[in-house]
Amino acid sequence: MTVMQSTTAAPIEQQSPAPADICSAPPRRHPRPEGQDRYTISEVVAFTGLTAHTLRWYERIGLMSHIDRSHTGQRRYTNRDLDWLDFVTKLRLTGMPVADMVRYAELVREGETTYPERRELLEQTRRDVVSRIAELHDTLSVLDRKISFYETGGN
Amino acid sequence: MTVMQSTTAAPIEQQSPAPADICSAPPRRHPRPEGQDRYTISEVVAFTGLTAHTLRWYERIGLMSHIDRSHTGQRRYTNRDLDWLDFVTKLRLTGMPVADMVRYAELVREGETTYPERRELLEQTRRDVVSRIAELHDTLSVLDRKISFYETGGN
DNA sequence: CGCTTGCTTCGAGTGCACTCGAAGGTCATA
DNA sequence: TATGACCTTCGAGTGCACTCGAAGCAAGCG
Repeated sequence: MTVMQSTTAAPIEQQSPAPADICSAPPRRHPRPEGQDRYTISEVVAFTGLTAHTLRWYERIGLMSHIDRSHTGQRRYTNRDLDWLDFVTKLRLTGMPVADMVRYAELVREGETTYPERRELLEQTRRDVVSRIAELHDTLSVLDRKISFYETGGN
Repeated sequence: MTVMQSTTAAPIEQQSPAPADICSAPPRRHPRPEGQDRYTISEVVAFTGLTAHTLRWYERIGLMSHIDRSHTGQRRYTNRDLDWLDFVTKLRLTGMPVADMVRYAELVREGETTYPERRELLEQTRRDVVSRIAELHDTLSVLDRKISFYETGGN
């Protein structure tokens, strides 16, 4: 195994079949260890619950900037990368399409000049999230009404 | 046009291209009129924003019980049907797969004996919705942090 | 030395929820 | 009589986000 310094490698733990529900969070199997800044792909798999295939795919489509490599060409993810992955995961569960996230990633890569555009994008996303939360609250109250109906044995 | 009594038929208004974002609400184009209980499919299209194709499909897969027909065999949706459609729409935006909604619809058709199972299903859904709301709040705070960063011109 | 982990590229497959079109039909209204 | 709204069945297509497998190769560990 090509495992980094101190980390105990994730046990085999087969890659999840992942029913691909866009709107729910990934399993997040392991906490991220402290005091480390270079993770192998299999470690990232363990942390995020994404598959190696997906991680490479993210990089390919530009959702992640080029990941650092070891001298032998293997990916070494940094904490920064993991933070980004966390962020992406959050965006993903707002229902934002991957293409939009890629757009945002591009803006980040373009540097400080894109601050206003990035802000605009995030504010739009924020509005979406707020309205989605409202919808879900709505749904919740419908559910509660139905549930209480069933609770009373259906009056 | 085969339009019901008083209702002014929905103007042509082409069927939406609908980018099919599972997790967001449909447009809901028109309010439902009062004092009516038989709607043509095109009216339901106007109320719900779903296409006629989709409405027939919902019926075919058992997501809706058989819709009442006019003497010529045309669908006449009732307010009850519209309520169900509203409910389905709400469930849909929780990310619940159609198959599960069909399951629930079947339980409803099976009658009162399925009350406990229905309740169980709704409570599970409720838990899902609650956790999704929590996730979205989480996302919101991440967004807010980023936005305020951009607001200050990125300190 | 072999096993494991990783790399690359390629392209095909999956699952979901629609979405569309065509063909051929019935009615009712202008 | 023509048009338009609706019906049926059928099957194919779409878009998204993965998801998988295969081929062929390079490193590192025990």
